[in-house]
Amino acid sequence: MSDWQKLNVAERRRQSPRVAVSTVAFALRPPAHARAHAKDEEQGLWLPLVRRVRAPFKDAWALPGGPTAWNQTLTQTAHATLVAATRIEPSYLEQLYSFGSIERSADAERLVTIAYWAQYSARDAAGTTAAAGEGANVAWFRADALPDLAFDHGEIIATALKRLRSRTAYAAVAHRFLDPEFTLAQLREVHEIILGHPLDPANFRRQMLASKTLEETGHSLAGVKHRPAKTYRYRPEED
Amino acid sequence: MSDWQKLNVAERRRQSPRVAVSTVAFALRPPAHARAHAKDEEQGLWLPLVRRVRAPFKDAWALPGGPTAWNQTLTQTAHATLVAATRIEPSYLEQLYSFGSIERSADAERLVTIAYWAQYSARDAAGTTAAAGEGANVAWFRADALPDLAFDHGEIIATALKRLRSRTAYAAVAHRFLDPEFTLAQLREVHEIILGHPLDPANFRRQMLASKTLEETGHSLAGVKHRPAKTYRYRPEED
DNA sequence: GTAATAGTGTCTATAAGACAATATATT
DNA sequence: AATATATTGTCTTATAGACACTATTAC
Repeated sequence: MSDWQKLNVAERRRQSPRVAVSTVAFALRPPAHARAHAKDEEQGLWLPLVRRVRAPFKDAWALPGGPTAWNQTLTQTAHATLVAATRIEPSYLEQLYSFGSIERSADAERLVTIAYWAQYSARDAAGTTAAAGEGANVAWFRADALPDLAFDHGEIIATALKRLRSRTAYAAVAHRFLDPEFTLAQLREVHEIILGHPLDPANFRRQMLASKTLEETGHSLAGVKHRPAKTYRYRPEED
Repeated sequence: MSDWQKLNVAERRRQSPRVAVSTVAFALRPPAHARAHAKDEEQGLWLPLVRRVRAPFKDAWALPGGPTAWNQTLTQTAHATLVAATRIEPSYLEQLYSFGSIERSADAERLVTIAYWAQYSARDAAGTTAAAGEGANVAWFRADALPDLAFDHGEIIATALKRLRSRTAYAAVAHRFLDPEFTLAQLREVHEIILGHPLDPANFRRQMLASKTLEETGHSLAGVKHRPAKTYRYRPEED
């Protein structure tokens, strides 16, 4: 029995809720060492989940995360718990929303979750091996085929997907899923995966180049049985 | 000495931070009963602050808010603490961002603030009188002339202003500062106050009407020494 | 050459912004 | 009539989308 459960109702009402940080971390595919089936090679929106080993929600899947630490900012905690779970460094991390729904059960402890969302680039996930800390308890799932989720983590993932899609519409987001050098076809494919519908290659190219955030590398991607594509890198706007 | 201060460092590290909710509540002018000087009649972005009566930051001004309550959602807590401070019902309330900076002092208790932003309509603030709970400890300030602020509330207000401005650019926000019926000139003036620069009346009118969110009331606003303006009301989009 | 994708050109529809012109109330 | 703001008209420019067309590689 935890300290919490020893308290009576009046005492609980004065108690501060527990504060946890959780992260929805998107990648275009699972990291190399986590690809078990042919399916796992398919591009899509994938994210890592951790299997819970204790109540509540024992055996359900939850977002990587953990309690706030005394000496870390919320962002640092999100980063540290994500890396601890997956052993991969994300290319982007941003606060999403805070969730504080009241648990239905009177026995449940009040929990406030500060959710973050993150992106992994192809390179981030490439060179990794299954390392200490990542055992059978971490697995990667497609965002459109999720298992039973703990707490309100389904709602959190839905919010993260919405944010990812709306950001893609007006900010440079997609390049963070790719290597530093990429073709416009690759970038377009990322947009198509995120938005869920095909885009016109000609118009997409013009819009991206008009944003002035892409810079030619001078290289092209040979080895294909058609005209090779020039590669670009992302350059943040200056003016 | 509080319970918190009795704990040693190792115990504190395991302790969950305190969770508070704070709200940045914008209005076009202070409520009627709080207008002391001629200046207070000027339109602008005004917001209520509460003077702190105890340490830390004793005598500094802070956002209305309070600790999370056991049996309330975060949004309910934001609403209740805001109404308790100002005695006025806001026309809008939405979560803004969560702030969890580490306090510099080792003695300070860790605090996580979940910030909300709110809007008061002209009508909300009109009929009120100074009521119980609102004494000399609540005062209204222009967003561009704030006093010394407690905690990181300056940063929170800056974030809220940014959000208000960016929302105004792509969503229907301004009408919530007005009465249910308003002219396009009034709506334009609100946009000008929020954005900080003048707008072309002709183009503004066309853009608002093109959004299909405004509906003619059939009335007009007589009593001015020129052509009277038709009034409109806000109608959320349906399709 | 054929296949396949990269990349360019062009046309249309829509929206934003500048600014001239007209309408309608009060005084 | 004079004045002041409401409202409409028109022109220019920028951008999105549809889609035809040309370019360059492997085979």
